[in-house]
Amino acid sequence: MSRQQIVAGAADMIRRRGLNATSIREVAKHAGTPLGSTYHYFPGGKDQLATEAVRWAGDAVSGVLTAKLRKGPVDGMKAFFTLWREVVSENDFQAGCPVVAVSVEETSGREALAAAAEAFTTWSGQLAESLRAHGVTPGRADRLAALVVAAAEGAVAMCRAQRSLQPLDDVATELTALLASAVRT
Amino acid sequence: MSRQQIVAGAADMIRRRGLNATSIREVAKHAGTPLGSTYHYFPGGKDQLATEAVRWAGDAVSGVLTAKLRKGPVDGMKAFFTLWREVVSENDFQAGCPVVAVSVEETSGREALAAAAEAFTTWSGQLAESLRAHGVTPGRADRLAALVVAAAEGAVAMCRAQRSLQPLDDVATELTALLASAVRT
DNA sequence: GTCTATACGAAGATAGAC
DNA sequence: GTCTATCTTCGTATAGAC
Repeated sequence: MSRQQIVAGAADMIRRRGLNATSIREVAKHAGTPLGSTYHYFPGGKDQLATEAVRWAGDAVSGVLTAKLRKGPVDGMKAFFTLWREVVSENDFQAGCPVVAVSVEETSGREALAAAAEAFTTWSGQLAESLRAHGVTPGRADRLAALVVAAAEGAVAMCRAQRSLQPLDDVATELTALLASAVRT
Repeated sequence: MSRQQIVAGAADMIRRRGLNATSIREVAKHAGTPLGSTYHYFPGGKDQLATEAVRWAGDAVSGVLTAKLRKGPVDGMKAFFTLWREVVSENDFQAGCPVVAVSVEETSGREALAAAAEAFTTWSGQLAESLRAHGVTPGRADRLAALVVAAAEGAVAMCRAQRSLQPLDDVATELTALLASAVRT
C-alpha cells in the first residue's frame, strides 16, 4: 500500500534534489512511514529504491509517449516537451528529470544507472519507431529520436539553472520544424 | 599556487560524481593539501568552491568555442561535440559535464547555480553570435544555439547511462546537417 | 599563514523490542 | 510484520597548535 507511495515520493525528491541529496530518512518521513519500513520493503537499500523510482518515472513518461504518438511522431514529440515544461514550471524551476539526475551522479550500486539507461532507450525507441512508421529511414529515425530526447533533457537542466523556460521553448520550436520536414520527405 | 589545483580537482570530481558526492575532504586529499587549507582559500565553503569550479570549467569550454568558431558556426559546433565526446570516452563513461551536475542537484547556497546558468548562457551566446554573423536571423540563431547546447548536454548524460557514444554521435550528425543548411539559407 | 585535531550533525544500514 | 533505537562512517566547518 505505502510501497507505491514511497517509490513515488523518492522519484519526486530525486528529480528535485538529485540522488545523493535524497536520503532514505526523508523519503520515509515524506511517506509517513518509519525508517525501518523502507528497508523492509526495499531490502536492497538505497540502490533498490532509486532503481524503482527511476523505473516508475520512466514508465510514466513512456505511457504518455505511447498515448500521444498515436497521432504521429510530431505530436508525440510535442507532448514530450509539454510534459517537461510542466514539470519545470509547476515546480518553480526546482524540479527536473530524475533519470538525468541518476545518470549524472555517482551511486554505490549500479542498478539504478541501468534503469536510467533503459528509460532513455525506451523513450527514444518509441519515438524512432513512430518516425519509421511515418516514412523516415531507420538510421535517421534513430538519430532524430536520440536528438529529441537529448535536447529535451539538456534543455530541462538549462531551464533550471537559468530560471527560464526559454531553452525548452526554443528547442521545441526547432525540433518541431525539423521533425515535420523529416516525416514529409 | 595550489588554489588552482584545488579548483581544477573539484571540477573533475564534480563532473564524475556529481556535486553532493564531492566532499571537500576528498578534494583536499586529491590536491595533496590538508583540509584546513581548503577553508583558508575558500572561506565561503563548499558553495564558493563549487562556484569557482563551475566557472573554471565554463571558461575552459568557452575558450575552445572562441577558437573554433573562427572557422564558422558549424566547425564550432563540431568542436563542442568533439570536446564532450572526449570527456566521456576518455573517462570510460564515468565523467560528464560539471555544469549539468550542479544544475540538477540541490545545493545549500545558490551561487554555484548562478555560475552554471552563466556558463550555459555564455556557450549558447557564442554560438548564436557566430550563426548571426553567417546570415542566420537573430531569433533562429538563438534557438539553434540553445538546441546545440541542450542536445550536447543531454547526450552526454545519455551516453553515461548507456555506456555508449551513440547518442552523442547521432545528435552531432543531425545537428551538423541542420546548422549547415541554416547558414546556407 | 599552515595544518592538526575535533565538534557536531546526518547519512546508510541493522538489531531487536513490540 | 512494524517500528524504535543504535552502530558506524562520513559530511561540513572551525578552533587553536605550530
